[in-house]
Amino acid sequence: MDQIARSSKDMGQALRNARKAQQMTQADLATRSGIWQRTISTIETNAGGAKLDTIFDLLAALDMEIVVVPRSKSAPEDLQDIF
Amino acid sequence: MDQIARSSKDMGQALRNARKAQQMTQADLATRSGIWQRTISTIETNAGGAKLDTIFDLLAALDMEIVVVPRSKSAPEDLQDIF
DNA sequence: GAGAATAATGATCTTTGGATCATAAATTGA
DNA sequence: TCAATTTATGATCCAAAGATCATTATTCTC
Repeated sequence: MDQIARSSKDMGQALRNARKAQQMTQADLATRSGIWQRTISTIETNAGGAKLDTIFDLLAALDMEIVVVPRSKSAPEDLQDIF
Repeated sequence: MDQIARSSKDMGQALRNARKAQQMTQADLATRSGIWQRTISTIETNAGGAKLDTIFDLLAALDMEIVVVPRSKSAPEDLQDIF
């Protein structure tokens, strides 16, 4: 199940999914990434913006990376929001 | 050739590649995205950071999206930098 | 090589994200 | 249900990104 993202909201959701998949708490991720737990919460819940560098710090701690691709026909994973 | 990104630098390169593949100038992209040409230049050349929202504005204008995936074994496209 | 198109950059101001202190709220599990 | 864990959030300060004016430098193209 790939995590497609077209917005900061999608990205926050993808990060949360990845973190939970690895059974990490926000505090765990904070320790690993050097990013504050508060900031992680803000990003995951889309309660404010984020810097690109911060996102990459989190992705590195989660051992993830990003692929930039042409938009697929269907919407991101939260397509259900439309209905 | 997928554009893998593990850093802001990678992302800037990916954006530039996507823009050029669509034969757009920075000014064109600025008009389409609502982001200043100066900011686009800064991001593409990695001369300073970027906001996540700005990146998504640019991706939207380029009709691209992001996929968040586990890290592949080999490094991003600028692996040559290691040698 | 000249001229046009494109990209890079100087300076200032405003806005916002992250750091930092903390605690309150919500969720989970026994 | 109660305790423990986990997540969300209030307030302040600082650093940095984007907006905005622009001009200069670079890179194509003829």
